[in-house]
Amino acid sequence: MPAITLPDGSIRQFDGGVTGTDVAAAIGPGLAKAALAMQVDGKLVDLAEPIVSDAALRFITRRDPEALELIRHDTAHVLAEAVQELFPGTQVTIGPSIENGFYYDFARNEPFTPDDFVAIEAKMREIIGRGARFQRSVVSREDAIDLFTKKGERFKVELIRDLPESETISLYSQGDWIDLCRGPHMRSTADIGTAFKLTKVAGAYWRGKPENPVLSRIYGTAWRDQKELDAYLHMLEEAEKRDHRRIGKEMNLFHLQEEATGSIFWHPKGWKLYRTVEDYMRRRLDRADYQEVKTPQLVDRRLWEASGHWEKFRHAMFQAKVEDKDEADRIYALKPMNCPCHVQIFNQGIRSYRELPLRMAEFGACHRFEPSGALHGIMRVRAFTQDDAHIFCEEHQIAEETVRFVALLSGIYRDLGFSEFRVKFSDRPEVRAGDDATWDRAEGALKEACAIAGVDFELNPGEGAFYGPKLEFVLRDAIGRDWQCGTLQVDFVMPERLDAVYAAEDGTRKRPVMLHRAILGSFERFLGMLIEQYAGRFPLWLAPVQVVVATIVSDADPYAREVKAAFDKAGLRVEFDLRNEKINRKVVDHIEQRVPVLAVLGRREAELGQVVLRRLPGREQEVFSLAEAVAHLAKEANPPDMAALPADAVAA
RNA sequence: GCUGUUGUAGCUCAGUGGUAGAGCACUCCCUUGGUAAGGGAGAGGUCGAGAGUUCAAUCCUCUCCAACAGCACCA
Repeated sequence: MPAITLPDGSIRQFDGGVTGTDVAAAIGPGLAKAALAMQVDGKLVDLAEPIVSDAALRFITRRDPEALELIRHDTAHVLAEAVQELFPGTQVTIGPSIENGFYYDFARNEPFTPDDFVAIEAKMREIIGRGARFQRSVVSREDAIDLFTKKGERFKVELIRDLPESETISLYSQGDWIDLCRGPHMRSTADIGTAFKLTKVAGAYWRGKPENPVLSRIYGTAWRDQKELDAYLHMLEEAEKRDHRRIGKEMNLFHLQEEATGSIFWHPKGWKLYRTVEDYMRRRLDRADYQEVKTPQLVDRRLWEASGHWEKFRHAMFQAKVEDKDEADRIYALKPMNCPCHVQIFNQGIRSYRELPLRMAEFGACHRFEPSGALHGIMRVRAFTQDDAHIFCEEHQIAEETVRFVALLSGIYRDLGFSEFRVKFSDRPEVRAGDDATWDRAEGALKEACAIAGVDFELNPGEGAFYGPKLEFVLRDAIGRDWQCGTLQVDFVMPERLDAVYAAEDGTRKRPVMLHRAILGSFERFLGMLIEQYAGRFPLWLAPVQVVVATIVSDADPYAREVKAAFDKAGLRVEFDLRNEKINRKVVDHIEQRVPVLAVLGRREAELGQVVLRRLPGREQEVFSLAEAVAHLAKEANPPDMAALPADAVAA
């Protein structure tokens, strides 16, 4: 006699067991038609699932956000059926729904290519048109293994074998096609609709392990209706226009070329942007009591052996030798990170607890031989500059330093236009240095610090650094990919390995704790994010060219020089456009170049000593006297950390 | 590194087994025009690199390099 409580609070009684289908029908034909699945006591299940005891029930219709996940998962099943119909002998593996869509991994000697999509999509539409019911059945482990062994599906068999004993094994069939699946699903393939599209193919290792066979993965996107699908595809197109690689080219900020794979050639405008951010960061660090240092690029391998990096990361380190025969046996490595060098500075002389926490910062140029497939524009490169710092402190200072760090990072992200970011907490990896007790302390300290700092994090199990747990501050790029930028890592291991000590208050020698931390992560990656964040239309203080002085007639050239000189003097980044082109043309060109302000000068302005300012890409213009224009723009061009200061103090 | 795709002028791209084309950009000329592309002329390419097949390769085959998408990696 289940009593079913509906979301509006009403309760319905039923005699004996009922299914969601029954309840929906009892409520009304509209709902019976619209219900795709249901939530029973918060758990999403098939509509056909029996409800045997009192429960809170909520129906899922196409309007609910949960419908998207169901549609995507169902579409993955249909994809698999279509592929097996078209390409007999292909084995199925797994096919989950993901953000914006789904994928399915297939084992096939010949990988799929995008050319196969037309046929596969057509077959999928045919299967959806058949409207076969999704039928759930529960089977024993033996029967399931037997079934998939007979079908030649060895990956499914492996999956079943690895399921825990307690797991119920369920199968879903749609017509003649059957798959191992936890569910839930909608009523039939017809519920999927037609708003889906296959998007790309990729190789993917079986179970994510490089030693396993490579499967052929087909990605797709699926939505509730065509309008949503179109909107998504349009959003992707728009996002591509923000791509930092594209904007970098269009704005002439940087380039990459074969001879220096993974290293950036910064052009004048790109470097101006870089320097603007660097100058800003340096001011912030100075003010936050960091001491800036600079350490060597080339360091003897002995130091890397001592730190443990040689053993773990040698394959990814650039090594250098010289021809001199006395030095021939010596191997140097380009530093892949700065921490061992910073410890060397810490180790000069005798440190006292009074000096702690000691915050040692470096804009450290590092090189790592990243796998070729990992390279990505300027976001993942082989030569990069970390805004690195190491905080040497006592264990009881970890929490306070974390709080200070999070505050500094948040302020900087806000200034740079990133008010939202996610934090991941990565704990001990399988391969690591240091014993479990040390890891317990490090993880405990970092977690406690997060609680005090009010940091909400998601757990990222097993993803910590080999020497300690870390917080990752993650930003999202234009097309939705996540990138780790900031980080904070607690390290009890490196001070031990490199023998860092200080004299404690009681006169004994103690090991400091090292906090590795970066805010931008690397300038290169962060600038990539920044370019995408603003789509190249930077706020005035960041814009590499802040103002272009454009003339309407060449008679205004002398006045233009005067105007530019006045802007220059106020510290503004100004360029001329005295070309023999019409003003219309100049406006278009500088909009394309994403120049924030155009100062337009004609005969009239020259005579009256005025400047017409137009904010690009807008159409509005304002007329100022030259002095007003300079003051106005100089004020706006102030970096946010200097905005509180009077403009003349900044200019000086 | 793995799977797939791509590589032609500075940029975006078309094209062909008989040594190449467009638009924009560039140079010059005309035009001095008041806020989203004025007109004309010209110059510019070992068709990513190497090898092979062929009478002949930018095009077909192989190897390498690089880029792109995803996977794996990320101190």
